[in-house]
Amino acid sequence: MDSQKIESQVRTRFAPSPTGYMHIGGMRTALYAYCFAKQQGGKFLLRLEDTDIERQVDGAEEIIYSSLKSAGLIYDEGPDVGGDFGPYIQSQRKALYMPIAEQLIEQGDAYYCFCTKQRLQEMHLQGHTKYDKCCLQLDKAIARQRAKTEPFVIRQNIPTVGTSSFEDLIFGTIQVENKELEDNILIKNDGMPTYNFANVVDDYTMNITHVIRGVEYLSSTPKYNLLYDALGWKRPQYIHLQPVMRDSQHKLSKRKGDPSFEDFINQGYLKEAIINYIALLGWSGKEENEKYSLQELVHKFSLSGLSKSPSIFDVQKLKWLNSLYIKELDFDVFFALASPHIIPQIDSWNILNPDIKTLCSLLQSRCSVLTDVIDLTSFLKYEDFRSFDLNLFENKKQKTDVNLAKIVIPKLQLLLQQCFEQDNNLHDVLKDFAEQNDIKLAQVMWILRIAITGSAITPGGATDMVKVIGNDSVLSRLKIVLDRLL
RNA sequence: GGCCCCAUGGUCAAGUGGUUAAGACAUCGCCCUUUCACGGCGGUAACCCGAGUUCGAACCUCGGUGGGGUCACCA
Repeated sequence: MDSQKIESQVRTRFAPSPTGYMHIGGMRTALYAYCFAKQQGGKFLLRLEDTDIERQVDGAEEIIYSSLKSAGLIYDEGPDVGGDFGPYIQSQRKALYMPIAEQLIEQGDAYYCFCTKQRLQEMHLQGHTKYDKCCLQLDKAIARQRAKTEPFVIRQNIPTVGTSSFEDLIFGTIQVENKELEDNILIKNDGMPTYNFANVVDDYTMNITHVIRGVEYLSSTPKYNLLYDALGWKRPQYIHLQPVMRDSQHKLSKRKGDPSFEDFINQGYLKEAIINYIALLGWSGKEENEKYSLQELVHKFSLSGLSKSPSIFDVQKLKWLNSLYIKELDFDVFFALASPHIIPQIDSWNILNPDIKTLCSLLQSRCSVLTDVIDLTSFLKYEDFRSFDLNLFENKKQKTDVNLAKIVIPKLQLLLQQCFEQDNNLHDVLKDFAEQNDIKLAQVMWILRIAITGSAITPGGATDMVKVIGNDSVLSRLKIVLDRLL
């Protein structure tokens, strides 16, 4: 690979701090960064921002790795997969930052600060919103000496005059007065860089060409650019994303109870549907279609389709998409996914040989979330069946009632027994039966279905229910109902 | 509060000076039907407000209002 190519290759990164779960908003940021890089034939990488030692969470990295991978957002470089620009965990890059900070000090673009947290707090209490550059007055050589024995911090020296501006690929020109900017801390007193410093150094040293991240960084980007400029580094392109909201004034927040990516998976959402849905939250394609596979998203993604305003997460629409994805699943796959939710409940049905496969095939078009199968099968509970309201036999539209049930059910008992023994087609048998007795097929179906399920709403019709419940249990259920009727 | 950003139906959103202001979810109605669902057809519903600019503004300008972000030794 020649250097020209390396220079022009798009490189994006997803840089979460390991909090112990995969936030939906973070997943969307990763998705856009992935799509953009892949579309451009570039690289997508993962970097962990763990410079806050106090906020470490055990095993938090694993959740990020597995969530990204299961969603198909395969990173070319990252902590667990390696790459030429590692390490990809910020805390392991610690040694990298100090020399650069020292260079900035040398140039006058940064300085040692010995102010205590107490003094800073007092300043705030007095109404100062920014650090007063007090330690900038210190003689550089003396400050360097003090730093050997005293706790210190290194701050960015931001000009007090002039304006800074940059182009955001979605918001356009962003301009701020330098006097609005604070002398941020670059290196903390534990020797760790702050995010403000580390992200600049890392994005540069990892050759990131396009920085895709949340809008919360939009207003500090001018400060980062000052750093790039001071170091003589080429600034990356910026793409800031508005947040995913729970409602018009609150971001989606795991801490406030909103589900994370893995929560949605556990609730029975398909990863393809989640990815598809979150892609639509803040981005829209040029066509009317809204169903996109990850591959299609990579192909169709465009920066111009990105929204400038926040979007509210709508679980209804996610459900709709999810039901679409469930419907097109191969039956075997659906069965494997759905049956674990059904099996634990079979005991409560008191059915000899329930036909779970048939049940699942009926359920596939009826659930929008995998866990829906739990509610959708609860009608099979034996306790409910034994005591169901006999008035269910009454159906005004079909003109059926308890009296008709009393007449029909004994006949059905004999008919079905014979049908089962001779292995005849049940639907045909019932049809003949209806004709011979001069009643409507729909009436027979209604009575039979109620008689064996005790439920007005079932996933499938009478013949389907017979198949699910099985011949023996159908007959015994008919007997139970008949005993109650007479 | 200062600074930055944003503003089309309930929600996601097309739209970039002249449109009957798309489409999707949700909602409502009808059809299909062996209940429910699926599917099909149709309906209700929007340019935050006020000034400009212009023959003409959802679109351009300014001012309000509303919302978001930021102002940490968190990222």
